[in-house]
Amino acid sequence: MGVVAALVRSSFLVNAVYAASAREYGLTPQQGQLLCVLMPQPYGMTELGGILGLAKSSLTGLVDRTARSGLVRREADPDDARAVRVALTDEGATLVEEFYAETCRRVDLLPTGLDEGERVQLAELLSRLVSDNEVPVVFMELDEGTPGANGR
Amino acid sequence: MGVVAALVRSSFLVNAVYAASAREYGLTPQQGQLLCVLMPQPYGMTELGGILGLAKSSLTGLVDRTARSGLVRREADPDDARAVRVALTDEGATLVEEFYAETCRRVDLLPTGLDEGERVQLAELLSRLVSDNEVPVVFMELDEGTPGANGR
DNA sequence: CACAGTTGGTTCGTGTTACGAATTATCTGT
DNA sequence: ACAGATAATTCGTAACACGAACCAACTGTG
Repeated sequence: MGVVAALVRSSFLVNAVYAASAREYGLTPQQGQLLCVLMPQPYGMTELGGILGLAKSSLTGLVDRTARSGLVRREADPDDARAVRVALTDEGATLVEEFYAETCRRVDLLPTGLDEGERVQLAELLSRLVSDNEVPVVFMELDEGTPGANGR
Repeated sequence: MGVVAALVRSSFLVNAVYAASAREYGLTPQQGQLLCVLMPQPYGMTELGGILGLAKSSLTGLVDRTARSGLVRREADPDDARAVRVALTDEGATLVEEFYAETCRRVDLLPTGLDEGERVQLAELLSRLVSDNEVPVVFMELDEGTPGANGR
């Protein structure tokens, strides 16, 4: 299989795993992604749009729906009366922690056919792919959280 | 970066490229995917649902919309009066050929930071990931179509 | 052959996702 | 002070996705 087909198919696979995991936590993949982005810190709408690759108008709705289910909250930006900071609620923080851990667990299960050295190699190659192409941080590193397999 | 984050982010990246490419051909990502699946041969609705990971009812709509824009057609299954075979129209075949080629070209551009040996290695590792996890053939191999870089 | 059960698809209702254009309110630079 | 830029929202539209209910054609077992 060529590198192109391999990339496209593996991305399809990871997507499916992500979506299935989200679903079990009562989240849509987009809501899950939003929560994951917000894990380390709150963000403004425009910033979020950049990270998630969405138009502002798309984001308003996503945040609305996620807020309606009590997982995020709009806070006023102290420095700019126009702006808003989207932050996790306590409930959202709890939920995303579980969702994130479970998703990591599942994704981590995908390369079980690879031995440790190969996993490291794959991680290294993909990392370069990602950093060479300026992918926004839609899924960060949390030290633990990837039980027993991320190369340290 | 651990293998989990690398997988999730690269999949986000590939998705974005796929979606952008589709958009330029007037396709939604889903329609693009449908067309790509149909490239080698027609399929029944149930089969398509399995390949694309969609519920039957979701597929009806997708095929409806894609048919409405003249890209696919429902043909009667000669062996089963209930069943339907979804096939590309001439227009759809032409379009998907271009879309597929362009998408390959773009995805192929992603790992430009890797040398030839690394690309081959990445392809090999991801191929195993994909085949170990029984990913449906949402994006096949077409020999040429991945200009100048898929290891032959 | 008959008919219960399965299978292939569609329909319907609901909610989510995504966009662009237009709008409002606040900020910024000159 | 005020013309623009910027942060968000609203609105209208279309696509997407699901489950439940449904219909029609197939299948196997008696």
